[in-house]
Amino acid sequence: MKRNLNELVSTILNKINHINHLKQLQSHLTTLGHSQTHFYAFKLFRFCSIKLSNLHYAQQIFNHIHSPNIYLFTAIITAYSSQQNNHSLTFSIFKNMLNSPIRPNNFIYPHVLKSSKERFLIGSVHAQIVKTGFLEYPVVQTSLVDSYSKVLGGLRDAQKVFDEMSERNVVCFTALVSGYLRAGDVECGLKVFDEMVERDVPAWNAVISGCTQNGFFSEGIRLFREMVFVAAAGEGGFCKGNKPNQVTVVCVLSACGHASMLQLGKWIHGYVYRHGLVVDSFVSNALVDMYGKCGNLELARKVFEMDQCKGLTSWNSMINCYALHGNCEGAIAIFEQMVECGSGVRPDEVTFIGLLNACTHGGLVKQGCGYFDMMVKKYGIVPQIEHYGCLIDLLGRAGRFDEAMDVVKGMSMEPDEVVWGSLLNGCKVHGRTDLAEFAAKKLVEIDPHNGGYGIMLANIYGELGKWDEVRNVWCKLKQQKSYKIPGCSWIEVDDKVHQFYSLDQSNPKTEELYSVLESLFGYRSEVMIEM
DNA sequence: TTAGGGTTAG
Repeated sequence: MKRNLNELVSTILNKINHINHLKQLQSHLTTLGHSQTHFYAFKLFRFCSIKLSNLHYAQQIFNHIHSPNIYLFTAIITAYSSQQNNHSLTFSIFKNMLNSPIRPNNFIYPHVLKSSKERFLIGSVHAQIVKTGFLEYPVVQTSLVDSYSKVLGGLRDAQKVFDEMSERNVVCFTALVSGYLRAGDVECGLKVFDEMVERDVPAWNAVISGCTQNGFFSEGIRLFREMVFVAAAGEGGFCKGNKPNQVTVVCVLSACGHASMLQLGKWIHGYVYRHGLVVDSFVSNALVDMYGKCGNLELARKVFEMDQCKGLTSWNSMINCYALHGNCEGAIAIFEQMVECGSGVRPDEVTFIGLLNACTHGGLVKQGCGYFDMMVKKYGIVPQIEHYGCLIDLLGRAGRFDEAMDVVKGMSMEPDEVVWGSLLNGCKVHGRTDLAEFAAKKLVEIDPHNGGYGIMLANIYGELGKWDEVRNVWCKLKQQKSYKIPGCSWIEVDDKVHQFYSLDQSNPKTEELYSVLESLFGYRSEVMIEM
């Protein structure tokens, strides 16, 4: 009879899709005397929170049970920990559980840890894990490694837990690699990755994504090539093993975009189709971004048009493509299409950075200022320092320095290097040496060790004839041993990226390269020599 | 029932 009822409840839950049906089922179960039966409460809770995404009513189901068991506590903690803004609630439920007769088990800890966003909180859960004897469970250990590595100052604790593990699998290795890369420690991340005996797709993705996010694009691409090589050479050929998936493709396309590697980007686009990968919104947006950054606006637009479910990032990526190409009309047209298409997508702070950049490149001062106002007044977006940077760039390039300075004075945060740099740039264009001196001084104040700023200030003093100041700046630069970071440019030829640094002469073909440049420019140029 | 990997700006 009981078995029949269990089956019946499962069958009904498989068929219903509305909260009222769930309430009816709940009433029937109460009539049958099961209002406090943990098993059914658990079933109803899971259905309500997962299938109906109604955590509010799921909470009521939980509250209705006088003495919830470990399954119900795990279910409610799982539900809250998977949400963005309910971490403190997860924790308070866990505390309530500890105050009840119910003891934690190994299944509940990973969820509690997922909600622990402070180092001291993880430490207290860690102590609880030791106290209750669950530290030997690999999944619990991995959760500790992952959680510690995600909080400020937690990497050493993550490494310590990892070092004390008796058996380490690919998942805990990946958690640690991701931790180092997230913290920007690429060297340690790659070192741990090198130590991995087994590497699966998420492990490769973690290291490729980490390199890309830290600006190590060539390393990310090198690792992608290695992944493809290993997958192709593995048992069963390219059809089996750790083939790059959509996540890999998204990570490596981002690297291709930043490194302007169009040919590789195209090869990956082909790979997506050859291997039947679904072009979801992530893949589509990554392709749009890659084509845009590599200079092929036409293909970027083609991929964008093919996306049937354009989300905020899709629109933003396309706006940024146009902005990058200085095509302000295109950027504005996409923005207008975005707000008028009725899809309910609202612009965010990234949208306006793209739009303001586009207006700056097109010299559309009035429209740019209008978009800044629209962002604040219509969409309630608080301007970030990047928006101020764009606005000052826009005004500075147009020579509207009084307005630019009013914006600087009205900023709710301290102006940064981008803000003063934009103003300085405008001053140079319009010959406002007096204001340029002011901006350059600010830049030197912010970063006294940046030789580039010092040299700019010295040059401005030179233009003003302030030779004592010129001497002072150069003396300080020499004392500090501050040098300007050399300008760098790169080009992709035959699938290889060649980097060129200003004035460097270390390349064995230096003389030959300079001769070519000389024949091109008609004079001895000191442009770029490859490193 | 529990653990690791994804795009856009600056």
